[in-house]
Amino acid sequence: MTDVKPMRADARRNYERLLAEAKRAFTERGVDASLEDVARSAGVGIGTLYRHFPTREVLLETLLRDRFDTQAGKARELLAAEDPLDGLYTWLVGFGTASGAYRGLTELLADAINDPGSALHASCHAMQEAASQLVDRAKEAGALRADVTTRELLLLLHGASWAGTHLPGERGMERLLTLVFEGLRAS
Amino acid sequence: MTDVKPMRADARRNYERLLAEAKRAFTERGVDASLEDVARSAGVGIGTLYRHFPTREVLLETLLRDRFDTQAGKARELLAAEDPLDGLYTWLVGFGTASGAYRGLTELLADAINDPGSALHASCHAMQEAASQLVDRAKEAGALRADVTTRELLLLLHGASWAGTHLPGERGMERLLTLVFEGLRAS
DNA sequence: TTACTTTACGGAGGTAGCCTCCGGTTTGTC
DNA sequence: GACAAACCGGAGGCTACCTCCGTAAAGTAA
Repeated sequence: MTDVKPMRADARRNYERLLAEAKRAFTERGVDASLEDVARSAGVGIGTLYRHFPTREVLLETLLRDRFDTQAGKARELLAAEDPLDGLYTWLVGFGTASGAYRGLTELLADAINDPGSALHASCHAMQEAASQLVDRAKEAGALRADVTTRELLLLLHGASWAGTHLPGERGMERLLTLVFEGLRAS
Repeated sequence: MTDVKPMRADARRNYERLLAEAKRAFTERGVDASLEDVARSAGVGIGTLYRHFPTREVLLETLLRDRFDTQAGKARELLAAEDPLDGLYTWLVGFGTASGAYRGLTELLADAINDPGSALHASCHAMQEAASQLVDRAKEAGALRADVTTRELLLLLHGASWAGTHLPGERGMERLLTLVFEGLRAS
């Protein structure tokens, strides 16, 4: 199916250097980090960066794909957790952490869900699917309010994650998510 | 105390034109709208804009002050509401709406709370004070979880407001806030 | 090795936005 | 009408985005 031609040696080298530097830059400066800086510190021309990664989204998506795949796998595991609500909660914390990896990322992800053209859209959609099953299971067990949709829940998660990054201390997101979550129990 | 000299006629005219155009631009394009565009459409040089409003924050703060003052007044009124929880809720919805006036504003406000150097800091602080009294009243009435701080509540509000703006439809913020809020009742 | 093709590189260059600085103009006043 | 104070405007230096294409390096076959 997808028989990808192996990259030329120099191309592969540059590709990997760019990814490494991009990761550093996004971590330190947030998702708006200068791409020219990334290229510079990778010892590569700006044109090379844009050839490998036509848009900032593509670059981000490449960096995040592994993380997202892991997260999707976790959802499958947690479907077997004894307590459906705990399982869902655990997963949400994991996803919240992932979506807060770089400053400003939460925003991009929230937008990507609504924009099929975004390079991040597929990943987001996959996450939503994964969450959906956990949500349904929690509802069926009567542990979660029945009138909350997965979309709303994920938005609340994003909101908490976003708010957490605007809190000086760390672990803010988890506290906020707990507050929200305890309130969503079925009563 | 503050004896402000009256502005020269041309200065006052430009000042007001700039405010009007800035409001339009922020509404249409969000808080990152180009200031050069604002100056252009106000028929004024970019230097004039920067003289009147040294930073984007100052410009925003000027535009928002009225709204914020109104909101603070509402808090005082709502301290007399019959149901403390309803009063708090009503106020939060109002504040959430105000902080969603321009795309991207929620983010600026959330940061301004932690940055005393920001031109928006004073307004934010005033809001926090106003909220604090409503929160205390609701707690004393035993209607609100006692372990939630005003800061956390405002962050959750900001989170809901933020998430609401990333929802295609309107009125998203209110729905999200309701979900959060119902969960914070004292049980 | 060499000669040749394919793939990839890199940075100049055009666009746009930020912000500062200062020569020149307008306003208010006496 | 003349003068000082207040104010205007945009050129200019900076950074970042993204595209385009002449040049260089890697792979391949003889």
